[in-house]
Amino acid sequence: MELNTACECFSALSQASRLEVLKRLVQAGPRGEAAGGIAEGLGVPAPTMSFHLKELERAGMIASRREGRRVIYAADYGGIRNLVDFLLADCCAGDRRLCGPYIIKEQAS
Amino acid sequence: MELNTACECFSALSQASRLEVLKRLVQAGPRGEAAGGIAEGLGVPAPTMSFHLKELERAGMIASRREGRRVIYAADYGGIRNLVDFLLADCCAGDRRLCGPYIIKEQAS
DNA sequence: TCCATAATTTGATAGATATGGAATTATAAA
DNA sequence: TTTATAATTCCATATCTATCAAATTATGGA
Repeated sequence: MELNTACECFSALSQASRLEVLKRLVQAGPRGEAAGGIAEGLGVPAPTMSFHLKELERAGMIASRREGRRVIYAADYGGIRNLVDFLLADCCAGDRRLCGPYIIKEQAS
Repeated sequence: MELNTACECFSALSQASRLEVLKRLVQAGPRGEAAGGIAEGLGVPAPTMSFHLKELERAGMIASRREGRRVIYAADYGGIRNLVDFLLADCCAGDRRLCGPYIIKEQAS
């Protein structure tokens, strides 16, 4: 992952509502949750939540699909893992002080 | 780690120069590097770099110490690991789709 | 078609962030 | 001292970000 791409991901995670959304959607699993449910669940007005969801989607942390008149958002596991990989590969880089508690089984691209 | 604290860390990493600084300082190891060397190495004016270094330090990603007339910055391994742990513990949460390639040997606080 | 529901886009505004020249502070050497 | 070096703080400015009411778009049901 490019450094500038990683920056955009970190930027997407640098806001409390968005980080809560990501947490919520990972817990929700691949089935995901509708935009309205997320907004109501976190107590955020729909337009504001729409803005945040778009930010997370743009960063590749979540993905959307339409189901009838709802738009369902779900965690993008590949995108999230790319970011984790960047953090561990770029900041770890074989450094035991950082890699210590983790064993990387196979290096993702 | 508190969600809002994690937000501040992600915010610190959401700017290219700062992410480059972190990468550079992890590679530099505990000995670290002086503010001037970092600024010159990345081609950023001293006042701008000083601003970014303060941001990273405030987030607990790096630490500073004075040596003579220089101020040496070094990666804060504990702080970085706390953030990695947050990401894996909060977004992974035992989810194989995210934890797949990593085995967490021991859970840090 | 007409109405209700779900979500997004628009647009205005407030606040936060990034930038770098000029001035200031801190330390060491002449 | 005085001078030079290293870094930070101050300050003005430009840009980006977050917020949400109002308007708009999209879909399904009556």
